[in-house]
Order: sequence, then structure tokens, then C-alpha cells
Amino acid sequence: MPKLKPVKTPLAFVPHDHSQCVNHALSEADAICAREGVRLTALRKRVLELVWQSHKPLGAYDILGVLADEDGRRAAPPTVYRALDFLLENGLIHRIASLNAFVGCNHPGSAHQGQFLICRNCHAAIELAQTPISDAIEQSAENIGFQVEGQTVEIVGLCSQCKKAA
Amino acid sequence: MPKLKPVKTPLAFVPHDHSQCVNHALSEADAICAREGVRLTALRKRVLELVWQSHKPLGAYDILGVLADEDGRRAAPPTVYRALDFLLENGLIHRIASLNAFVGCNHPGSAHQGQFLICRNCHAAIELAQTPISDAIEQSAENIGFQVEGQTVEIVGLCSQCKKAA
DNA sequence: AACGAAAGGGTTATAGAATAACGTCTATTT
DNA sequence: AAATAGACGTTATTCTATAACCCTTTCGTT
Repeated sequence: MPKLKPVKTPLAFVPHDHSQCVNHALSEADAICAREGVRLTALRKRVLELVWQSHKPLGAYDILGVLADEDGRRAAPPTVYRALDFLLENGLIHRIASLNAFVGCNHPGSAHQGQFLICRNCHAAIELAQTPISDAIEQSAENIGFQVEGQTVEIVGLCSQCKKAA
Repeated sequence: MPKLKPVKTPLAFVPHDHSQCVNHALSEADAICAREGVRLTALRKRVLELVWQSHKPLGAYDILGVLADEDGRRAAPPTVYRALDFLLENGLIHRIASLNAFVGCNHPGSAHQGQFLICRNCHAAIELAQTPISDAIEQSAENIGFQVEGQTVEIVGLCSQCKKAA
């Protein structure tokens, strides 16, 4: 499990200029794919853009719906899933198992798993890179001789904004 | 998030008399359902028993298959899912989101979510009740004003037995 | 520039997981 | 014994994901 660079500010729950997020994600993706020698095709980039449309995890079939509308009935499930697989493998998005949905990664660069706080009201997901959690997991595992290779940490609750509103 | 009693020994990965696990789980379930005034019907008990057949998370359709064989083609998906929902609500089993599967709870008594170490080789899942992990999560959430209501913590890797074997 | 290999993606079909909606039966209560 | 609510059977459908096959595009090589 590689160490992650700390995330600057968890913007997901807070009003912000989201086009910045999208632009940043897309240009980072370009750079990373160039560096890795893999191809960020138009389709893959479009899927990444759709995933980044908001900070809410997006279902594969939601993406499919948009693509189908755009391209006039081209696009079947494998089209979307292949693009998502590519983005996952290259650490550009994450899959949220508890939602069967996908969300953009905000410190991309290599395949890894994150830790997420998911608001049950506004549905935003924010990715943590808190080593204390990983450390606690690692420690608990080590105590019984278990070798950690991957983690799924998805916390549901109320974000600060929605808590205020309620 | 209620505090959990510590688990004695994580037996899942270790050879042991598994019929003890099953018997214990079933009799505890009887006691709990009696105390709560809910009905542990024959079907629900059978499903619980099937889930406890091993420490490996079991898919709903695996359960369905067994029931269908037994009862000669009775049993459709809703039959199984209703039983599973009942067992979840009463804290007798857990759902493993990353596997779409269900596993017996080893400290039942009320609906709650656990933390799991899942061996990618032998597929056993052991439930942790490590407060350090919950504490770290709680702390990280609190730092950004997020109110935790539920958690999905599923760690994949190699258990000590399988690590030795490899 | 032409070729061949490999990757990308279209297409059809199917597998796997879960729920909706409705009817019937059976406990339990009164 | 009637009323009622819970449990379960049944059929159909939705949602999620992958298999298998084929054609096209891209890229490296000659």
C-alpha cells in the first residue's frame, strides 16, 4: 500500500469552482498517461470528464446514458466498463463498492485504493488520505499475521454542510 | 456507532471445530430473537445456518441454490433476500459490499457494521472489533465536521495460514 | 509508404445481484 | 372464530457487470 500525498483541502462538501476540479483532473490525467505511455483516448477522457462532473459517485449506467444520448445510441455497457477499467488501473478514478459507483481520484498517479466519507444527504464523496486509518488497519492486521494488500474504507454519514442544514 | 465487545480469538483462518461455531451462532440467534420478540422462522434459521457453513462470505444465489435443491424448486430470490434482510436487521449477519456476499456475525445482538479482513486465497473473512480503526476514522471525520453514521471497512490480503503456505 | 501486431472499441448476448408488486397462507391477538 | 399483521410464494423486472466475437485504428517495423 503506497503512501499518499496529503490532500490539500477536502472541497467536495464545500461550494467551489468545480470547473477547476475538472480541468485539473483532466490535465493531470493527460500528463500521467503521457508519462506512463498509455493512451487516454477521446472516449476514456470523456468518461473521466463525466465521472468528474460532480463529487458524487456516478454509476456506470448513468455514464452509459449520457454517452448513448450524445452519440445517438452507440455505446453499450462494455464500452463504459472498459473505459472505467482503464481509469481504475491508472489510478484516475476509484470504485465505491458500497454504491456500485465511480468517483474521480484527487491524487492520481498510480492504482491505489482510498478512504471515503460519503454524505447520505448530498451524496458527495470525499477522499481521505489519512495515514492514521491505514496505520490502525495495518496494526490490527499485523496483530494476527494478516498481510494487507488492499482496502475498502467507505464511511457514510452527514457532511458538515448537510448537518448544518438539518 | 455502538462500541463492540472484543472478539475472543479470530478463529476464521485457523483450523477449528466449526460445528461449535455454527451451534453457538444458532443458539445465540434463538436467544436474541426471543429477547427482541422477533421470529426466527425455520427458513430464516436455515439461511443463517447456511451463512455459517463456513467463514467464507456466501452469495445470496449460493444460498438460493441450496434451498432450491432441498425444497425441490421452491425458493426464488426474494425468499432469500427477505431472510437475509431480517438477519441483517437483527445483527446476526453482515454484508460484505466488496464481494456482494454475507457472513455470520460473531458478536450478534443488534444491527451494526463490522470491519473485516478477507483472505484472497482461502476467502475466509474475519471480523475485527478493533476500536483503534473506528477511532481513527472517527477522528479523521471529525476533523472536517463529518458525522459518522456507518462504515464499510473491508481489507483484502493474505491470512497467516495462506501466507505460510505460499 | 506498406506491413503486421497489438490495442481499442462496437455489438450481441448473457451472467449475476437485487427489488417491485401482488397474492396467499399462517400465526397471533382479540 | 374472526380480524389482522407478518411471512412467504410467485412472476416479472431492474440494475450491475462480463463474455465472446469481430472490425478498426494505431503504432512500430521494415
